[in-house]
Amino acid sequence: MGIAERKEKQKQEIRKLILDASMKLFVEEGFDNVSIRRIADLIEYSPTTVYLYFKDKDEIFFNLHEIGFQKMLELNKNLETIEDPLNRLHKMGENYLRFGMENPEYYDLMFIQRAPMKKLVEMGCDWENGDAAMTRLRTTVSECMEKGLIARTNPELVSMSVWSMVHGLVSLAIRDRMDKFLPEGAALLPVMNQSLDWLISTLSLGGTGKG
Amino acid sequence: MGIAERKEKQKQEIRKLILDASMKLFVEEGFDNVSIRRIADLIEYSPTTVYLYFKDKDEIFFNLHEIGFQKMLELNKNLETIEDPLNRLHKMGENYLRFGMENPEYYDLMFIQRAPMKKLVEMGCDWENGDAAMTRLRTTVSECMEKGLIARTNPELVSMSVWSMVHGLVSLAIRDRMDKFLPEGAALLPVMNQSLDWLISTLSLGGTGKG
DNA sequence: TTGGAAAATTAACAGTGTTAAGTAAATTTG
DNA sequence: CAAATTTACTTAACACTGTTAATTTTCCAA
Repeated sequence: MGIAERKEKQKQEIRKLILDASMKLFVEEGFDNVSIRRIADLIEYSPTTVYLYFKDKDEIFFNLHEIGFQKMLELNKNLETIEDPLNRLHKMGENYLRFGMENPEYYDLMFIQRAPMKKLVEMGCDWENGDAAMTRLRTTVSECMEKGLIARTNPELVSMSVWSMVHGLVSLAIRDRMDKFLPEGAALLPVMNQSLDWLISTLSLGGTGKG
Repeated sequence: MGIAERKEKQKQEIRKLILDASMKLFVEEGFDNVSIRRIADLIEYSPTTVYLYFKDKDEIFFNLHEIGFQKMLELNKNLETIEDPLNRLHKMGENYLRFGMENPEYYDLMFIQRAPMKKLVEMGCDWENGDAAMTRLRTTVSECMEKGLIARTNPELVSMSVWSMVHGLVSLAIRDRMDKFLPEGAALLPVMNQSLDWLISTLSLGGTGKG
C-alpha cells in the first residue's frame, strides 16, 4: 500500500502548505485580507484547488485555531516543574498574556473570531481544545483551594473568573482598546502583568493584598 | 437662515435613517451581512447615496459605536443614587454585564470590532467615550480605597483589572466561548454575575471572601 | 497503450466596498 | 418668470470576494 500512503502524505503536505500560507497572510495582512485567491497565489495553485483540501474558508480558520492551541500547550511546558499551585497559576497567567501578545492572530482565532466556533457547531462536536485548557486551569485552582492558598469556593467559578480577566486583558489589548489608556507608545504587557499580579495577590489568603 | 437650517436638519434625518437601517441589519443579520447595498435597499436610496452622508462603512460603524456608549450611559443612571462606592462598583459591573448580553451588537462595536478604533486613529482624536467610561469607573474605585472598603493600591490598575474581568466575561459570552463550559441551554448571565460577585467579595476588605 | 480515476483548472455566479461620471431636482440669480 | 448654478441622487463601472459546475490535465493500473 505504498502508493495510497504516499498520496495521503502528499495530501497532508498540501494542506500544510495552505495553512502556512493562510497564517502568513493572516499575520502580515490581517484577517480581512486573507482571501482564497491570495492563498492560492501564494502556494501557486488555482483558487479552486484550495477547496479540494478544505471544505471552506472557515475550515481553514478552524485548523489554524487548533494549531494555536498546540502552540499554547507547548508554551505551558514550563509549568510542569512548578510545585506550588499558586505560583503555577500565576505563571500560567503570565504565559497566557505573553502568548496573546506575541501571537495576536492565533489568539484572535482561538478566543475572538466566530468562524472556529461556527465550524464546531457544524461538526456537532465539543470544543476539545478549550475544554482541555479549562481543565488544566481548574485543576490548578482546585489544588490552590485544597492547600488553603486561596479561599475555598467553587473552583469552576474561580477558574472562569481568572480566565475572564486574562482574556479581558489580552482581547482589549489586541483589539486596540488598551493603549488608549496608557501613555503613547507605552508597552502593554508589563501593565497587563501588573493586573495579573494584583489579582493573584488579592486572591491569595496568605498575601499582603498589595502585590 | 431658515433654509440652511432645515437642510442641515434633513441631512441629519437621513444620517439617522442610515444608522437605524445599519443597526437593524447588524442586529438581525450579523456584522458580516451588513452591506452598503442592503442598507441602501432598506432606506430606499441607491447605494452611492450612503456615501454622501458617511465617508465609508467604517464611519457608520464608528457612529453606531458612539450610540452604544450613549445607551450604556443611560443604563448607568441607576448608579447615581447609590451612596456606598463598593455597592456602586458592584452594580456598575452588573449593568455592564447586562448591557453586553442584551446588546451584543453594540457591545461588539464598542469593545471588540476594530473598525471604530481604526476610524479614531484616522481622525487623530482620543477615545472620548472610552475615557469617560474609564474615568467613571476609576472614580468609584478610588472612593472605595479612600473609604477603606478595598485595599489601597493603584486605582488605575484596579480599574483596569476589574474592567478586564467584566469585559472578558462578556466578550467570551458573545463570541460563543462561554456556553461551551456550561450545560446545554444554560443561561449565561447568572453565571457571569456570580463571577462578578466573587470578584467584589474577594476585593472587599470587610467581606467574607465567600460571596 | 488505453481506460479510468484523481487532481487541477477555467469560467461563471452572486455578492462586496467604492469611485467617476452623468442626471434630476432645488435654489439662487438676472 | 426664465436661466444659471448648486445640490441631491443615480447609473455604470472597477477590482475585489467565496464558492460551485464543468472541463481539462495528470497520473496510475490493467
